Amino acid sequence: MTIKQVSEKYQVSEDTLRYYEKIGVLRPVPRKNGIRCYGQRELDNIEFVLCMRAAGLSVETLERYMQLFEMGDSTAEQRRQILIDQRNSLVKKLEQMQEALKRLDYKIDVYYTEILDKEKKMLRKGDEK
Amino acid sequence: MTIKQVSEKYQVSEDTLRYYEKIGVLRPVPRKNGIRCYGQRELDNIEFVLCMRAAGLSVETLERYMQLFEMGDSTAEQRRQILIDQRNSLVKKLEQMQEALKRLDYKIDVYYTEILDKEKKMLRKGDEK
DNA sequence: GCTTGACTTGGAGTTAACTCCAAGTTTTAT
DNA sequence: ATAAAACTTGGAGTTAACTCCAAGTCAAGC
Repeated sequence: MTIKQVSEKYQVSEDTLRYYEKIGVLRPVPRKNGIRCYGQRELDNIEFVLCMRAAGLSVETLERYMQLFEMGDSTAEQRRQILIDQRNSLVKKLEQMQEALKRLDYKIDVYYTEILDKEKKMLRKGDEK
Repeated sequence: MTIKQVSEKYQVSEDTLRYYEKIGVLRPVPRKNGIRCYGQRELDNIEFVLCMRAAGLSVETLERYMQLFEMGDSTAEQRRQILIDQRNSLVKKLEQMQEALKRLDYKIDVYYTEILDKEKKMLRKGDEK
């Protein structure tokens, strides 16, 4: 798979894919004549990275994780700890977002009744004339 | 309440509070001798803004919302629409984050069993000798 | 064999959201 | 009344995460 196809498949710019590779968030992609050929292993990894990015994990965190990964099995415990830390802050963020959602829903509802009320008043005004 | 107290109460920098006021995310705060005095109305607003920011709403969106607010009742419908749009993208983000959480949990579990396995192997090796 | 178009690289530029700074004013404690 | 502490302003600087660009390579169609 070429970079262009990957870019389209995952809705991510080619620049970003190259950027992630350059800084080590993605492992070096195999080339043919210097051109990147993405295989299943690469695609799986990209999917994971994009999922984590969408959830708000920093590029730097993913970088650190991948560095440990490159260093081999002995870093498994540290990698696991990173995942646990990220999991915890993800849960916290989820709670904050649910709180925000609640507030938004409430406000939307207040607007709804406000606007309805105003319309009613307008109607009555229409009657008076 | 002074800016410093607000800053401590909500864990937000004084600079950020001034910044939000400068760009119009917060209404102009009443002054005494040029010094900001935050009242309940201001605090409520700050809490709302911080909650929305924590949930990922952009400063620009909040700015736009406040501009409409300043323009009076006739903009209620537009403001409501902003809230609805933000609500929807919030829900989408929540789903993405839940997906990421699932993946993280899975990976953490995989690491756990991997590490356990390795420890068991190490023990056996110890036996062999 | 030459042009077209997709690809490569390193590096500069952009954007959002702060964050810091310098220079000045005001309030408070001595 | 003066030194220190806390505040003010406008504007410059920083950071993360891209995003764009120039200059060059390479295979494919005419």
